[in-house]
Amino acid sequence: MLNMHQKIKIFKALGNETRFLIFKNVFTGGYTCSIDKKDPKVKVSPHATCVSTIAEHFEFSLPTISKHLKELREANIVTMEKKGNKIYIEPNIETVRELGGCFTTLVENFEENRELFFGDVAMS
Amino acid sequence: MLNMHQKIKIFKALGNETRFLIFKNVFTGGYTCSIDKKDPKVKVSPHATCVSTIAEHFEFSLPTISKHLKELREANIVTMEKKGNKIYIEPNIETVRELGGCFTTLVENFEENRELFFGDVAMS
DNA sequence: AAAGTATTTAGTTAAATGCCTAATTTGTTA
DNA sequence: TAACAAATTAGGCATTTAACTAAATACTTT
Repeated sequence: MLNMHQKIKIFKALGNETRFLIFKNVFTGGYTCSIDKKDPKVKVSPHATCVSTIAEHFEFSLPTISKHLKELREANIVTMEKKGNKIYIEPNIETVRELGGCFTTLVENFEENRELFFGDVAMS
Repeated sequence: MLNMHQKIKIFKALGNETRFLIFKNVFTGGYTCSIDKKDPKVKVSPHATCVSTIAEHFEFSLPTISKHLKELREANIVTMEKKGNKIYIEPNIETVRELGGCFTTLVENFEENRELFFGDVAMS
């Protein structure tokens, strides 16, 4: 279960446009890893990409992107695994699923409390 | 539908411990509005509370809390309605439900793509 | 209308964030 | 082993954030 500080860390990570876009594209497979096209031996998931490939999609310097990735990893919403020279970034679906569940629970509990208080009718 | 910048605004709002706690307690009814106990004529939902009541739960000054609330309101995750002298803060369940839905969709799409790519088996 | 209550605005300050370039580390290839 | 490639660390700088106090605004009550 995600505790409060873990959640805050995730929100902080996603509350920046650059990190949000990285997160989005890592999850949806939006980054084609140009390095792997040259080197198809490396077996990675279709979502995997690496630091320099991500950086190609931004105007920012490589160290800046590297720092953003570190924050996404520390928030535990992506994983980073070193294979040889490169670091492969992949989405951490478990954390995102859990976070989604928190929102669902919050909404459900709210509805339930509202029904208990106001009776089983829509509030106006 | 929440666009990217609206989502980023929400994440930025929730990526601060004070605002996260305010949000949490506004949603779960964690703040008893001491003012309303003295003035029970005012009809508000069980979740409604007001700025000074929220501020009582923190060490921070009233203006600081006021500014945090402004940010939560601008992120559209709480509503603020003036009734006489006071401003009543309530959760905005619609926005939270929608955000939760985004996470659910993200996870579902991910699962689906994984199945399409790897076949209907768990990845190891 | 004067005093009181609730909240916001203004102006200041310290700390955090986000960016850069240069240098370093780690692993690969010629 | 020397050069190359991928990524991180270090150090510096500008902007933003989060806090404060004091002052202003907007209602309500006496």
